[in-house]
Amino acid sequence: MPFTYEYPHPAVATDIAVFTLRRGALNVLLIERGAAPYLGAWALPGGFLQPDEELDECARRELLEETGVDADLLLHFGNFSAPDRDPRERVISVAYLALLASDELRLEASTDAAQARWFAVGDLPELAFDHAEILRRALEVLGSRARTISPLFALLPARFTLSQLQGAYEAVTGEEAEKRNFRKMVASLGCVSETDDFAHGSHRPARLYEAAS
Amino acid sequence: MPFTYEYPHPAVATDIAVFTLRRGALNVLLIERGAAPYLGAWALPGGFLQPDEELDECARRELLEETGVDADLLLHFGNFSAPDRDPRERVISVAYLALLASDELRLEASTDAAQARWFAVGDLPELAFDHAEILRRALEVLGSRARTISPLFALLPARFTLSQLQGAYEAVTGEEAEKRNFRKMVASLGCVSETDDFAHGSHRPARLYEAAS
DNA sequence: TGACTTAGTGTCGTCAATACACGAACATGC
DNA sequence: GCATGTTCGTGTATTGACGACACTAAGTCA
Repeated sequence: MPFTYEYPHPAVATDIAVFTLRRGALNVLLIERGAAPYLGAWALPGGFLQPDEELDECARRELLEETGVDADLLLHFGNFSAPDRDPRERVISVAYLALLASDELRLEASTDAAQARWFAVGDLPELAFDHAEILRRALEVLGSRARTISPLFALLPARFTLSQLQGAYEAVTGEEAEKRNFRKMVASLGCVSETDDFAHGSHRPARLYEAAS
Repeated sequence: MPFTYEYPHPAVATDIAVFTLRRGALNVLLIERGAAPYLGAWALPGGFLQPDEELDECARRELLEETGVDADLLLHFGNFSAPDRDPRERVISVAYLALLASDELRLEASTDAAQARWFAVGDLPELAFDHAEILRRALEVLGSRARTISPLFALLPARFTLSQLQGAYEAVTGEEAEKRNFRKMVASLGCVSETDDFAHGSHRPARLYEAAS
Protein backbone atom coordinates (compact mmCIF):
# COMPACT_ATOMS: atom_id res chain seq x y z
CA MET A 1 0.00 0.00 0.00
CA PRO A 2 1.55 3.32 -1.02
CA PHE A 3 1.85 6.00 1.58
CA THR A 4 -0.61 8.84 1.24
CA TYR A 5 -0.94 11.41 3.95
CA GLU A 6 -3.80 13.59 2.99
CA TYR A 7 -3.42 16.43 5.46
CA PRO A 8 -1.21 19.47 5.00
CA HIS A 9 1.94 19.43 7.07
CA PRO A 10 2.33 22.11 9.71
CA ALA A 11 5.50 24.13 9.99
CA VAL A 12 7.69 23.11 12.90
CA ALA A 13 9.75 25.63 14.84
CA THR A 14 11.74 25.77 18.04
CA ASP A 15 11.58 28.56 20.61
CA ILE A 16 14.22 28.96 23.27
CA ALA A 17 14.00 30.59 26.68
CA VAL A 18 17.58 31.40 27.70
CA PHE A 19 18.14 32.47 31.28
CA THR A 20 21.06 34.11 32.96
CA LEU A 21 21.79 36.00 36.15
CA ARG A 22 22.44 39.71 35.98
CA ARG A 23 22.99 41.59 39.21
CA GLY A 24 21.49 38.65 41.07
CA ALA A 25 18.25 38.66 39.15
CA LEU A 26 17.04 36.04 36.74
CA ASN A 27 16.95 37.43 33.21
CA VAL A 28 15.61 36.03 29.98
CA LEU A 29 16.88 36.73 26.49
CA LEU A 30 14.39 38.26 24.07
CA ILE A 31 14.67 39.53 20.53
CA GLU A 32 12.86 42.38 18.89
CA ARG A 33 11.17 41.00 15.84
CA GLY A 34 12.49 42.40 12.56
CA ALA A 35 9.71 41.03 10.39
CA ALA A 36 5.95 40.70 10.34
CA PRO A 37 3.93 39.49 12.07
CA TYR A 38 4.46 41.21 15.40
CA LEU A 39 7.08 43.45 13.77
CA GLY A 40 8.82 45.34 16.54
CA ALA A 41 7.43 43.18 19.32
CA TRP A 42 9.62 41.21 21.70
CA ALA A 43 9.72 37.45 21.38
CA LEU A 44 11.69 34.40 22.39
CA PRO A 45 14.43 33.57 19.92
CA GLY A 46 13.64 30.65 17.67
CA GLY A 47 12.91 29.59 14.16
CA PHE A 48 11.98 26.90 11.75
CA LEU A 49 13.26 23.37 11.55
CA GLN A 50 15.41 22.64 8.54
CA PRO A 51 15.61 19.39 6.61
CA ASP A 52 18.09 16.88 8.00
CA GLU A 53 18.24 18.70 11.31
CA GLU A 54 17.10 17.38 14.66
CA LEU A 55 14.97 19.57 16.88
CA ASP A 56 17.78 20.00 19.41
CA GLU A 57 20.11 21.15 16.66
CA CYS A 58 17.52 23.54 15.33
CA ALA A 59 17.16 25.18 18.71
CA ARG A 60 20.87 25.63 19.15
CA ARG A 61 21.35 26.95 15.62
CA GLU A 62 18.47 29.40 15.79
CA LEU A 63 19.63 30.75 19.11
CA LEU A 64 23.12 31.27 17.78
CA GLU A 65 21.94 32.89 14.58
CA GLU A 66 19.50 35.24 16.21
CA THR A 67 21.41 36.28 19.29
CA GLY A 68 25.04 35.20 18.97
CA VAL A 69 24.62 33.01 22.06
CA ASP A 70 25.77 29.40 21.90
CA ALA A 71 24.08 27.13 24.43
CA ASP A 72 25.26 23.56 24.46
CA LEU A 73 22.75 22.36 27.00
CA LEU A 74 19.18 22.77 25.88
CA LEU A 75 16.27 21.18 27.70
CA HIS A 76 13.03 20.45 25.90
CA PHE A 77 10.09 21.22 28.15
CA GLY A 78 6.96 21.26 25.99
CA ASN A 79 5.19 21.68 22.70
CA PHE A 80 2.74 24.41 21.81
CA SER A 81 0.29 23.49 19.11
CA ALA A 82 -2.76 25.74 19.22
CA PRO A 83 -3.87 25.84 15.58
CA ASP A 84 -4.07 29.63 15.45
CA ARG A 85 -1.01 30.49 17.49
CA ASP A 86 0.72 31.92 14.40
CA PRO A 87 -1.33 34.08 12.04
CA ARG A 88 0.70 33.16 8.97
CA GLU A 89 0.11 29.45 8.91
CA ARG A 90 0.01 26.57 11.30
CA VAL A 91 3.25 26.36 13.31
CA ILE A 92 4.03 23.78 15.97
CA SER A 93 6.43 25.25 18.51
CA VAL A 94 8.89 23.00 20.28
CA ALA A 95 10.06 24.83 23.38
CA TYR A 96 13.49 24.65 25.01
CA LEU A 97 15.15 26.28 27.93
CA ALA A 98 18.82 26.95 28.54
CA LEU A 99 20.94 28.45 31.28
CA LEU A 100 24.05 30.53 30.69
CA ALA A 101 26.65 32.32 32.72
CA SER A 102 26.48 36.01 32.01
CA ASP A 103 30.23 36.24 31.49
CA GLU A 104 29.90 34.11 28.38
CA LEU A 105 27.54 36.47 26.71
CA ARG A 106 28.03 38.73 23.79
CA LEU A 107 24.76 39.48 22.11
CA GLU A 108 24.59 39.98 18.37
CA ALA A 109 21.24 40.45 16.72
CA SER A 110 20.87 38.96 13.27
CA THR A 111 18.82 39.94 10.25
CA ASP A 112 15.75 38.24 11.63
CA ALA A 113 16.00 40.15 14.84
CA ALA A 114 16.30 43.91 15.13
CA GLN A 115 18.03 43.47 18.47
CA ALA A 116 18.53 41.03 21.28
CA ARG A 117 18.27 42.07 24.93
CA TRP A 118 18.06 40.73 28.45
CA PHE A 119 14.94 41.36 30.52
CA ALA A 120 14.47 40.63 34.21
CA VAL A 121 11.76 38.02 34.46
CA GLY A 122 9.86 40.26 36.82
CA ASP A 123 9.75 43.10 34.32
CA LEU A 124 8.82 41.76 30.90
CA PRO A 125 7.40 43.55 27.88
CA GLU A 126 4.42 42.28 25.92
CA LEU A 127 5.46 39.23 23.97
CA ALA A 128 4.59 38.13 20.44
CA PHE A 129 2.56 35.00 19.64
CA ASP A 130 1.94 32.82 22.70
CA HIS A 131 5.43 33.42 24.00
CA ALA A 132 4.22 34.75 27.33
CA GLU A 133 2.64 31.37 27.98
CA ILE A 134 5.74 29.52 26.81
CA LEU A 135 7.92 31.61 29.09
CA ARG A 136 5.61 31.09 32.03
CA ARG A 137 5.91 27.35 31.58
CA ALA A 138 9.68 27.61 31.24
CA LEU A 139 9.90 29.37 34.59
CA GLU A 140 7.77 26.71 36.24
CA VAL A 141 9.99 23.93 34.93
CA LEU A 142 13.15 25.78 35.87
CA GLY A 143 12.02 26.32 39.44
CA SER A 144 11.05 22.71 39.92
CA ARG A 145 14.42 21.47 38.69
CA ALA A 146 16.61 23.86 40.60
CA ARG A 147 16.83 21.55 43.61
CA THR A 148 19.18 19.26 41.80
CA ILE A 149 21.68 22.16 41.79
CA SER A 150 23.75 20.85 38.94
CA PRO A 151 21.93 22.81 36.23
CA LEU A 152 22.71 25.96 38.18
CA PHE A 153 26.40 25.69 37.35
CA ALA A 154 25.50 26.82 33.86
CA LEU A 155 24.39 30.15 35.29
CA LEU A 156 27.74 30.79 36.97
CA PRO A 157 31.33 31.26 35.91
CA ALA A 158 33.55 28.19 35.96
CA ARG A 159 34.71 29.09 39.46
CA PHE A 160 32.26 30.56 41.87
CA THR A 161 31.69 31.22 45.54
CA LEU A 162 29.05 29.41 47.53
CA SER A 163 27.28 32.72 48.00
CA GLN A 164 27.03 33.05 44.24
CA LEU A 165 25.65 29.53 43.99
CA GLN A 166 23.12 30.29 46.67
CA GLY A 167 22.16 33.49 44.89
CA ALA A 168 21.55 31.54 41.68
CA TYR A 169 19.48 29.03 43.59
CA GLU A 170 17.37 31.73 45.17
CA ALA A 171 16.90 33.59 41.90
CA VAL A 172 15.67 30.46 40.17
CA THR A 173 13.44 29.11 42.92
CA GLY A 174 12.18 32.47 44.08
CA GLU A 175 12.70 31.42 47.69
CA GLU A 176 15.33 32.39 50.20
CA ALA A 177 17.61 29.70 51.52
CA GLU A 178 19.34 29.41 54.89
CA LYS A 179 23.04 29.86 54.42
CA ARG A 180 24.17 26.98 56.60
CA ASN A 181 21.52 24.57 55.43
CA PHE A 182 22.24 25.45 51.85
CA ARG A 183 25.91 24.68 52.35
CA LYS A 184 25.13 21.41 54.03
CA MET A 185 22.92 20.46 51.12
CA VAL A 186 25.62 21.32 48.60
CA ALA A 187 28.16 19.35 50.57
CA SER A 188 25.91 16.32 50.77
CA LEU A 189 25.26 16.44 47.03
CA GLY A 190 29.00 16.33 46.47
CA CYS A 191 28.67 18.17 43.21
CA VAL A 192 31.19 20.94 43.92
CA SER A 193 34.83 20.80 44.90
CA GLU A 194 36.79 23.57 46.52
CA THR A 195 39.77 25.24 44.93
CA ASP A 196 42.73 26.92 46.62
CA ASP A 197 41.75 30.36 45.40
CA PHE A 198 39.59 33.08 46.80
CA ALA A 199 37.40 35.77 45.35
CA HIS A 200 38.52 39.16 46.60
CA GLY A 201 35.84 41.75 46.93
CA SER A 202 35.39 44.54 49.36
CA HIS A 203 35.31 42.28 52.40
CA ARG A 204 36.43 38.93 53.61
CA PRO A 205 37.47 36.85 50.56
CA ALA A 206 35.31 33.85 49.72
CA ARG A 207 36.67 30.51 48.67
CA LEU A 208 36.14 29.64 45.04
CA TYR A 209 34.53 26.33 44.11
CA GLU A 210 34.09 24.52 40.84
CA ALA A 211 31.84 21.78 39.56
CA ALA A 212 33.04 18.43 40.85
CA SER A 213 34.58 16.05 38.34
CA MET B 1 7.75 41.71 4.58
CA PRO B 2 5.72 38.77 3.32
CA PHE B 3 6.21 35.50 5.02
CA THR B 4 8.25 32.99 3.11
CA TYR B 5 9.39 29.80 4.72
CA GLU B 6 11.59 28.13 2.22
CA TYR B 7 11.96 24.72 3.78
CA PRO B 8 9.60 21.81 3.30
CA HIS B 9 7.39 21.11 6.30
CA PRO B 10 7.84 17.79 8.02
CA ALA B 11 4.90 15.60 8.85
CA VAL B 12 3.95 15.67 12.53
CA ALA B 13 2.59 12.62 14.29
CA THR B 14 1.88 11.49 17.83
CA ASP B 15 2.80 8.12 19.29
CA ILE B 16 1.28 6.86 22.50
CA ALA B 17 2.61 4.36 25.02
CA VAL B 18 -0.41 3.12 26.99
CA PHE B 19 0.30 1.09 30.10
CA THR B 20 -1.93 -1.08 32.20
CA LEU B 21 -1.57 -3.80 34.81
CA ARG B 22 -2.43 -7.36 33.90
CA ARG B 23 -1.90 -10.07 36.47
CA GLY B 24 0.30 -7.65 38.40
CA ALA B 25 2.66 -7.00 35.52
CA LEU B 26 3.07 -3.76 33.63
CA ASN B 27 1.83 -4.13 30.06
CA VAL B 28 2.00 -1.85 27.08
CA LEU B 29 -0.47 -1.62 24.22
CA LEU B 30 0.91 -2.30 20.75
CA ILE B 31 -0.68 -2.56 17.34
CA GLU B 32 0.27 -4.76 14.47
CA ARG B 33 0.82 -2.52 11.49
CA GLY B 34 -1.65 -3.04 8.69
CA ALA B 35 0.24 -0.97 6.11
CA ALA B 36 3.75 -0.43 4.82
CA PRO B 37 6.33 0.36 5.96
CA TYR B 38 6.92 -2.24 8.64
CA LEU B 39 3.79 -4.07 7.52
CA GLY B 40 3.04 -6.73 10.09
CA ALA B 41 5.45 -5.36 12.66
CA TRP B 42 4.36 -4.25 16.13
CA ALA B 43 4.35 -0.54 16.89
CA LEU B 44 3.03 2.01 19.33
CA PRO B 45 -0.37 3.34 18.33
CA GLY B 46 -0.29 6.80 16.85
CA GLY B 47 -0.82 8.85 13.74
CA PHE B 48 -0.66 12.14 11.98
CA LEU B 49 -1.74 15.51 13.24
CA GLN B 50 -4.79 16.92 11.51
CA PRO B 51 -5.50 20.58 10.75
CA ASP B 52 -7.18 22.46 13.59
CA GLU B 53 -6.24 19.79 16.09
CA GLU B 54 -3.91 20.19 19.04
CA LEU B 55 -1.25 17.60 19.64
CA ASP B 56 -2.98 16.33 22.79
CA GLU B 57 -6.20 15.87 20.86
CA CYS B 58 -4.38 14.08 18.08
CA ALA B 59 -2.90 11.59 20.51
CA ARG B 60 -6.25 10.84 22.11
CA ARG B 61 -8.02 10.52 18.77
CA GLU B 62 -5.41 8.27 17.22
CA LEU B 63 -5.37 6.00 20.23
CA LEU B 64 -9.13 5.69 20.17
CA GLU B 65 -9.24 5.08 16.43
CA GLU B 66 -6.52 2.49 16.37
CA THR B 67 -7.25 0.55 19.52
CA GLY B 68 -10.70 1.50 20.81
CA VAL B 69 -9.09 2.77 24.01
CA ASP B 70 -10.03 6.22 25.29
CA ALA B 71 -7.41 7.78 27.57
CA ASP B 72 -8.34 11.13 29.00
CA LEU B 73 -5.02 11.73 30.68
CA LEU B 74 -2.11 11.83 28.29
CA LEU B 75 1.33 13.01 29.32
CA HIS B 76 3.76 14.37 26.76
CA PHE B 77 7.26 13.17 27.51
CA GLY B 78 9.40 13.90 24.46
CA ASN B 79 9.85 14.48 20.78
CA PHE B 80 11.68 12.23 18.36
CA SER B 81 13.05 14.00 15.32
CA ALA B 82 15.83 11.96 13.71
CA PRO B 83 15.55 12.93 10.04
CA ASP B 84 15.49 9.32 8.81
CA ARG B 85 13.32 7.78 11.49
CA ASP B 86 10.53 7.17 8.95
CA PRO B 87 11.47 5.83 5.51
CA ARG B 88 8.52 7.47 3.77
CA GLU B 89 9.23 11.07 4.51
CA ARG B 90 10.34 13.18 7.40
CA VAL B 91 8.07 12.66 10.41
CA ILE B 92 8.41 14.36 13.77
CA SER B 93 7.02 12.13 16.49
CA VAL B 94 5.48 13.69 19.58
CA ALA B 95 5.40 11.02 22.25
CA TYR B 96 2.79 10.57 24.99
CA LEU B 97 2.19 8.11 27.74
CA ALA B 98 -1.05 7.11 29.39
CA LEU B 99 -2.14 4.80 32.19
CA LEU B 100 -5.34 2.83 32.20
CA ALA B 101 -7.15 0.41 34.45
CA SER B 102 -7.43 -2.94 32.77
CA ASP B 103 -11.12 -3.21 33.57
CA GLU B 104 -11.82 -0.29 31.26
CA LEU B 105 -10.33 -1.98 28.28
CA ARG B 106 -11.96 -3.39 25.24
CA LEU B 107 -9.54 -3.47 22.36
CA GLU B 108 -10.76 -2.91 18.82
CA ALA B 109 -8.23 -2.74 16.04
CA SER B 110 -9.03 -0.34 13.23
CA THR B 111 -8.24 -0.35 9.55
CA ASP B 112 -4.78 1.07 10.14
CA ALA B 113 -3.98 -1.68 12.58
CA ALA B 114 -4.36 -5.37 11.92
CA GLN B 115 -4.76 -5.96 15.63
CA ALA B 116 -4.09 -4.41 19.00
CA ARG B 117 -2.60 -6.40 21.87
CA TRP B 118 -1.08 -6.06 25.29
CA PHE B 119 2.53 -7.07 25.87
CA ALA B 120 4.32 -7.37 29.19
CA VAL B 121 7.08 -4.78 29.16
CA GLY B 122 9.58 -7.48 29.99
CA ASP B 123 8.63 -9.52 26.93
CA LEU B 124 8.35 -7.26 23.91
CA PRO B 125 8.51 -8.07 20.21
CA GLU B 126 10.65 -6.15 17.74
CA LEU B 127 9.14 -2.74 17.20
CA ALA B 128 8.76 -0.67 14.05
CA PHE B 129 10.52 2.66 13.46
CA ASP B 130 12.31 3.95 16.56
CA HIS B 131 9.49 2.84 18.81
CA ALA B 132 11.74 0.71 20.99
CA GLU B 133 13.62 3.86 21.92
CA ILE B 134 10.40 5.80 22.49
CA LEU B 135 9.07 3.05 24.73
CA ARG B 136 12.31 2.87 26.68
CA ARG B 137 12.06 6.58 27.43
CA ALA B 138 8.40 6.22 28.39
CA LEU B 139 9.30 3.60 30.98
CA GLU B 140 12.01 5.83 32.43
CA VAL B 141 9.61 8.73 32.80
CA LEU B 142 6.90 6.54 34.26
CA GLY B 143 9.19 5.09 36.91
CA SER B 144 10.45 8.48 37.97
CA ARG B 145 6.93 9.86 38.40
CA ALA B 146 5.44 6.92 40.27
CA ARG B 147 6.42 8.32 43.63
CA THR B 148 3.69 10.90 43.48
CA ILE B 149 1.22 7.97 43.55
CA SER B 150 -1.66 9.92 42.08
CA PRO B 151 -1.02 8.85 38.48
CA LEU B 152 -1.24 5.25 39.67
CA PHE B 153 -4.96 5.56 40.31
CA ALA B 154 -5.40 5.45 36.56
CA LEU B 155 -4.03 1.90 36.55
CA LEU B 156 -6.60 0.69 39.05
CA PRO B 157 -10.35 0.37 39.24
CA ALA B 158 -12.27 3.20 40.87
CA ARG B 159 -12.17 1.34 44.18
CA PHE B 160 -9.10 -0.63 45.07
CA THR B 161 -7.31 -2.20 48.00
CA LEU B 162 -4.05 -0.87 49.35
CA SER B 163 -2.39 -4.09 48.30
CA GLN B 164 -3.49 -3.39 44.74
CA LEU B 165 -2.11 0.13 44.97
CA GLN B 166 1.16 -1.19 46.29
CA GLY B 167 1.27 -3.75 43.49
CA ALA B 168 0.82 -0.99 40.92
CA TYR B 169 3.55 1.02 42.58
CA GLU B 170 5.93 -1.91 42.54
CA ALA B 171 5.13 -2.80 38.93
CA VAL B 172 5.84 0.74 37.80
CA THR B 173 8.95 1.41 39.83
CA GLY B 174 10.32 -2.10 39.56
CA GLU B 175 11.17 -2.06 43.27
CA GLU B 176 9.57 -3.80 46.19
CA ALA B 177 8.01 -1.67 48.91
CA GLU B 178 7.57 -2.37 52.63
CA LYS B 179 3.90 -2.86 53.36
CA ARG B 180 3.74 -0.72 56.48
CA ASN B 181 5.94 2.03 55.17
CA PHE B 182 4.02 2.13 51.92
CA ARG B 183 0.77 2.56 53.84
CA LYS B 184 2.24 5.30 55.96
CA MET B 185 3.38 7.10 52.82
CA VAL B 186 -0.05 6.81 51.27
CA ALA B 187 -1.65 8.07 54.45
CA SER B 188 0.70 11.04 54.67
CA LEU B 189 0.00 11.95 51.05
CA GLY B 190 -3.70 12.01 51.88
CA CYS B 191 -4.64 11.14 48.34
CA VAL B 192 -6.88 8.16 49.12
CA SER B 193 -9.93 7.85 51.32
CA GLU B 194 -11.35 4.66 52.72
CA THR B 195 -14.80 3.33 51.89
CA ASP B 196 -17.05 1.14 54.00
CA ASP B 197 -16.76 -1.80 51.66
CA PHE B 198 -14.38 -4.68 51.43
CA ALA B 199 -12.99 -6.83 48.66
CA HIS B 200 -13.80 -10.46 49.32
CA GLY B 201 -11.32 -12.98 48.04
CA SER B 202 -10.30 -16.30 49.40
CA HIS B 203 -8.95 -14.86 52.63
CA ARG B 204 -9.37 -11.97 54.95
CA PRO B 205 -11.26 -9.22 53.08
CA ALA B 206 -9.34 -6.03 52.33
CA ARG B 207 -10.82 -2.61 52.76
CA LEU B 208 -11.57 -0.76 49.54
CA TYR B 209 -10.23 2.74 49.01
CA GLU B 210 -10.87 5.39 46.41
CA ALA B 211 -9.06 8.49 45.20
CA ALA B 212 -9.54 11.33 47.67
CA SER B 213 -11.77 14.18 46.64
C1' DT C 1 43.33 51.01 64.15
C1' DG C 2 38.59 50.60 64.63
C1' DA C 3 34.24 49.76 62.38
C1' DC C 4 31.85 47.41 59.01
C1' DT C 5 30.61 43.67 56.01
C1' DT C 6 30.64 39.25 54.23
C1' DA C 7 32.54 34.32 54.94
C1' DG C 8 32.25 30.41 57.36
C1' DT C 9 31.07 26.95 61.02
C1' DG C 10 28.16 23.50 65.04
C1' DT C 11 24.14 22.11 67.70
C1' DC C 12 19.71 20.90 68.71
C1' DG C 13 14.92 19.69 67.86
C1' DT C 14 11.71 17.76 64.59
C1' DC C 15 10.20 15.10 61.18
C1' DA C 16 10.43 11.56 57.49
C1' DA C 17 12.08 7.18 56.08
C1' DT C 18 13.66 2.52 57.36
C1' DA C 19 13.47 -1.85 59.44
C1' DC C 20 11.09 -5.13 61.98
C1' DA C 21 6.90 -9.06 64.14
C1' DC C 22 2.65 -10.11 65.36
C1' DG C 23 -2.54 -10.55 66.01
C1' DA C 24 -7.02 -10.31 63.21
C1' DA C 25 -10.30 -11.89 59.87
C1' DC C 26 -12.01 -14.74 56.63
C1' DA C 27 -12.12 -19.00 53.35
C1' DT C 28 -11.41 -23.56 52.74
C1' DG C 29 -11.08 -28.39 53.59
C1' DC C 30 -11.56 -32.08 56.55
C1' DG D 1 -17.69 -27.02 63.30
C1' DC D 2 -13.14 -26.75 63.84
C1' DA D 3 -8.38 -26.53 62.48
C1' DT D 4 -5.43 -24.59 59.04
C1' DG D 5 -3.72 -21.43 55.80
C1' DT D 6 -3.42 -16.93 53.75
C1' DT D 7 -3.85 -12.26 53.36
C1' DC D 8 -5.06 -7.92 55.97
C1' DG D 9 -3.70 -4.60 58.97
C1' DT D 10 -1.21 -2.27 62.74
C1' DG D 11 3.04 0.10 66.39
C1' DT D 12 7.67 1.08 67.72
C1' DA D 13 12.49 2.00 67.82
C1' DT D 14 16.38 3.75 65.12
C1' DT D 15 18.44 6.45 61.86
C1' DG D 16 19.43 10.16 58.78
C1' DA D 17 17.72 14.54 56.59
C1' DC D 18 16.01 19.08 57.18
C1' DG D 19 15.16 23.49 59.45
C1' DA D 20 15.97 26.97 62.91
C1' DC D 21 19.27 29.25 65.44
C1' DA D 22 24.24 32.81 66.84
C1' DC D 23 28.68 33.49 66.85
C1' DT D 24 33.71 33.99 65.33
C1' DA D 25 36.95 34.92 61.33
C1' DA D 26 38.96 37.66 57.82
C1' DG D 27 39.55 41.23 55.08
C1' DT D 28 38.28 46.30 53.34
C1' DC D 29 37.79 50.93 53.96
C1' DA D 30 37.60 55.23 56.26
